[in-house]
Amino acid sequence: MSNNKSVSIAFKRHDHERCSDSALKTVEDYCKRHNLQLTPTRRKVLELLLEAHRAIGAYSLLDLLKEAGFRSQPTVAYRALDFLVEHGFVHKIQRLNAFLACTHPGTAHSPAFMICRRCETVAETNLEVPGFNLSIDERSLGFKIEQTVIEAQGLCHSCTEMT
Amino acid sequence: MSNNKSVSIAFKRHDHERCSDSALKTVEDYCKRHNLQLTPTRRKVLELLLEAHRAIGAYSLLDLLKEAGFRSQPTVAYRALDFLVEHGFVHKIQRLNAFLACTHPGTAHSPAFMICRRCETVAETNLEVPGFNLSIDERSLGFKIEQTVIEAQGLCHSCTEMT
DNA sequence: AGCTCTTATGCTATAGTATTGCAATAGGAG
DNA sequence: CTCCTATTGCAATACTATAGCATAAGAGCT
Repeated sequence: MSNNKSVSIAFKRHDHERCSDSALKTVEDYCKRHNLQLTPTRRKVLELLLEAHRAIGAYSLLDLLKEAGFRSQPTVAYRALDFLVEHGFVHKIQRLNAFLACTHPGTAHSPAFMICRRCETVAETNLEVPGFNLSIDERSLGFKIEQTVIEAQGLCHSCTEMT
Repeated sequence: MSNNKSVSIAFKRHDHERCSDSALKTVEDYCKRHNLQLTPTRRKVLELLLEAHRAIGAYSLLDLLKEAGFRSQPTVAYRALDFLVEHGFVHKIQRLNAFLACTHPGTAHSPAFMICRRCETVAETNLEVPGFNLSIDERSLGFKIEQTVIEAQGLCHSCTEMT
């Protein structure tokens, strides 16, 4: 309340503009170091997701791109998102068919998400043990885990209070 | 190989017809006890999923329903699936936008899935602790978990061997 | 049985999400 | 400066899911 740049997001209050800038810089550096092309469209999509600071569907994103003067065919958004997701700068939230900028890009991690069913806010968290409890089954059945999708749906603190 | 009713499925060999029959019976009993209507369409959808013993998309299911003489509008399949999913007889695999008959219906459980990216076989497994590791974050942030989606993607044993 | 409330179905249309294929272009390596 | 690869433009289409409203069937009650 005391600071208009500070918004209640992902269940925690923080300086949004700052975290957004920092994430963008991190991604830029990462791309330079790994010879990845952070092209204008890709960069813009990432910026839009960072600014929104919530999960956005591909077609909403497309509208935002259009407003910003970019082409607005679905492929434009999906191709940018493919790139960003592939390199871990953005995560796809399966439950919402939507995309969320990673809160700590460039770091290897296996994220888990908490999704409020009322306000649709999504918080990214991390499991200490990548591959979690499945390791037992994995071994016994010879299944090699490459990627995990972990999404918890429920009610965030604010929405719980609103009864 | 020694038994034509035994197929390699869900990474394990087992008598498929038998497990399918048993699951169907369990669901029938459960519905009777809980006054749920296992109508012809719902029953058929469940049977189809049990027989297939793999995750099937709604529209493929619709084709199968059509072949069996049922109506083939999307709503037919989706409504049956809604019912089956709501009562835990079928699970939705988000990653594949597909549906899988539960291997132990009628039992309260929070399932996790292993999905082979090559053959698309899906195995259901269970976590000992419902709500898994998120409990820490849940408490600290006041997030109340109601449901979790846990899907691991990777390579099953057979597909690993095929290089 | 007859009534009525609730649940399920039939039907049509439409909304929402994502991919394919091919031609054109730009950026990087040698 | 040329070749090669990655990216973009563009059009079409495939795939997934829901809305809305009318009709019919089932469950419980009298």
